[in-house]
Amino acid sequence: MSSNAIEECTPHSGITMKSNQQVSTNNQLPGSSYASQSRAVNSGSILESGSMNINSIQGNQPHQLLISNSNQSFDTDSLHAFTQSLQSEQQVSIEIFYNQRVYSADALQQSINQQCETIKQAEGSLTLHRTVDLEADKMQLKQIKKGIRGKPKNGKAEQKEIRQRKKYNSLKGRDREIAYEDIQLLGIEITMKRWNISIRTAENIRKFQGKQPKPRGGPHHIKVTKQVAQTLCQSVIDNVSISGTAMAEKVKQDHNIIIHESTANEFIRSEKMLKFGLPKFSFKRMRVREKERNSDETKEKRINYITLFRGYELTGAEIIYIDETPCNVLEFKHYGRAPVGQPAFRERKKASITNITAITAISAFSGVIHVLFVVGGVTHEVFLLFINGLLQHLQSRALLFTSAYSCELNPIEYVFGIFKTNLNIPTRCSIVKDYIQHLQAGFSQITPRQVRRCILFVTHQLFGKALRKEDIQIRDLQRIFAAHMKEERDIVNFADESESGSECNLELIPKQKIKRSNCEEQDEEQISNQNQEDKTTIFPESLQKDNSNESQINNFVKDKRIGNIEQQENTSDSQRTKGIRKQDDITNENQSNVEKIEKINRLTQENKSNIEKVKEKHFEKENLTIEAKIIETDEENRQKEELEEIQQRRKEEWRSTPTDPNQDRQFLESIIGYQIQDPTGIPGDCLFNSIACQVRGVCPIKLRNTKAGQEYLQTIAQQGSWDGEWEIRAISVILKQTVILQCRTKKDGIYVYEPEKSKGVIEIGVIGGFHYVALRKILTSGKITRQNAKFV
DNA sequence: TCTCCTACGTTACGTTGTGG
DNA sequence: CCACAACGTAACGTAGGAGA
Repeated sequence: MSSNAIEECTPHSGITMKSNQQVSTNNQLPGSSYASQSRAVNSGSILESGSMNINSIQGNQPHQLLISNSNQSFDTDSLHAFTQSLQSEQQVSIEIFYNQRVYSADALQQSINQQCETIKQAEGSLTLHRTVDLEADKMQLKQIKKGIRGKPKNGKAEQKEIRQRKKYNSLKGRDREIAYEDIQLLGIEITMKRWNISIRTAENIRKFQGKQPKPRGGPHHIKVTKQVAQTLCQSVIDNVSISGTAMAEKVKQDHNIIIHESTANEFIRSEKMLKFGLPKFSFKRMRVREKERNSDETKEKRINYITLFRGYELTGAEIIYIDETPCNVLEFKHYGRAPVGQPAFRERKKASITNITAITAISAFSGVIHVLFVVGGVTHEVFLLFINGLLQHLQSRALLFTSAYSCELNPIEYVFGIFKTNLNIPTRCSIVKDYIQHLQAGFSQITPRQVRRCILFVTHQLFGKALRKEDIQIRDLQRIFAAHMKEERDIVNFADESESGSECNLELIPKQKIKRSNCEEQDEEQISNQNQEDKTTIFPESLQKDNSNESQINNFVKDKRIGNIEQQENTSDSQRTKGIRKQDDITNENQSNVEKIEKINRLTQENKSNIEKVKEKHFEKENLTIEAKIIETDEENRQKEELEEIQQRRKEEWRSTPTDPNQDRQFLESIIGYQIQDPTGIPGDCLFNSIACQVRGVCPIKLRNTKAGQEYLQTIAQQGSWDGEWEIRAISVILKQTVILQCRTKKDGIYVYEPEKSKGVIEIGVIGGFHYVALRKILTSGKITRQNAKFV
């Protein structure tokens, strides 16, 4: 985009997005256009591809919009036409709901239909036959045996009868030297008799002049020769994720040498590789890096993007950053703590959904200004709904896509980092409404100041790197940013990018994961150095050169970190580069800016209330094509009530039993090294859930939710019809697990059900006579052992 | 549930000394 | 020269852990 174009455009608002492709919209039909649009090479989302179709939301009169790359011409006329048409279009049948679940009923149905079409029933059945040829198998076995080293177990030595031998001595050390002297002085025969050695030994002593013979053993026939090692090395270079089996196959293919997979694995990480002049290889976490990511072309594009961005900045435009982030509600916390040797479980309710996507817009003025939650992925329609809704609140706008392979230049990625750090979704959540509530809370915790810091981090640190054409490595950026935020006590922990498999994803993980990674002290130093380096690149030249003005530099940095955008607007570019500003001026500016920010916040609040009014107004419309509501059907409520009834009834029955559940519970809790896991809390299918809890760590059985299960529970609820004895026996046999049942009323407290060829132990307890609970081992040394357990 | 890697114990081979 | 024993080590086999 040329400078003239900027002057012509002079937008009050700019929007940055990701893109690496030129996009144009035309009069295609809504359905057909989606299929034909190809995605960008590095894109994982619609936002990254930058492709969109305006038709889908604009009804019968499609709008024309041309959005170009940052390094190509920018069609401002068509953009203006598009935005004006949006404003003039009064009959747009869409609605954007702030922080609410939004989906298009039509689009959803269309998607389901498409998916149904792809599912085709398998035709016929496939039967595999194998002819058993014992002779062929034997021959094959012989051939295999030929290739395997090692002498047969029944060797000749064992087969032949043991002959009586004359017993001679074997001389070692000093004795051998003395025997050599004896041979020289007295001769072989006398020496043989004197030392009781054989003629062979005596000759050897003379041959080696009394020195120690060579140690037995030596180099063997080596399968993994230098050529084989080179093949292994090359195969690893060709495919970094190659398995041991594949390496062994490659060796067999190239050299007709059979080696075991473990040999291949062992060899490539051994010192022997170094002997052949090859590097040692180890198995490590793999990271994905795109070839083009740091290519010269990409770096040029970054510079073009920054130039364009600076041009917008100089116009005083409010830059709004947009991006989407997936919120997999089940996978926010990957790591937890548990006793050594035991898995860490975080038990939770069954979730009705797993994936929610949040499209977000941020700006330096207001922080997070707009969030749209979508259940599932972001389609073209949803994105257009979002951007159209956003554009309606703006006076004028221009779209600017970030350059290719440079998603980290969009500060919103770092805001997402803060968002996911804030996030703490309780395990009791199971419905969309609850999740959205917590996700919303995560965004609402992000302060405008934090957003400004993210933006300044990008514009002041990363832009410097990009302008110097340095490689941009996500891992480094994560550390720098985390250190940057830590200075102001904003803790942000970024996930290892390999978790997500893409370098473009700035996801989060708990702290312990960071410790496991290579965050050593040396790295910290590098980070701080790099940090310092980055800071200096963005300062005015005069500040960099004059060391005496260190305090002013600090003030400048501090000022920048406050995120005073207004100041940037008021300070012209010439003023920045010309010289140093006085301390008083800066202080005054700060005060005035604080007032301004307060004013802006007030205005934002007012604006929000206006939006709320608009929302309420639109809610009243009946003919909305896009609806925002959480579906909770009457059927679900009815099931819930029934379950609660059953639960209540069970509890009453439980209480009325002659055995004291409290005493039983105390007894089970007194077993050292174990913890009670009560999967259901009520009698019924508790036995099966307890077993499942022990075997799998979770309770997948939902007996009560099935019709057959209901009948079964009703049957066993009758007095005397339920014992559990045979069920436990059956479970023990089927699972091949020894079931140990702890029971207070039993004299020795233990029942043991052991099947043949038991593979493990399941420990459960009984409360109140008929309620089973799982006993989870919490220490490595348990009270129960096979030795002290009696068998029933 | 399956695959892969790693550590560690076992197996079998090559070399050398020794007896016959 | 052959056969065997001792020894060191390459290669094999397997359990267990981690992760998808």
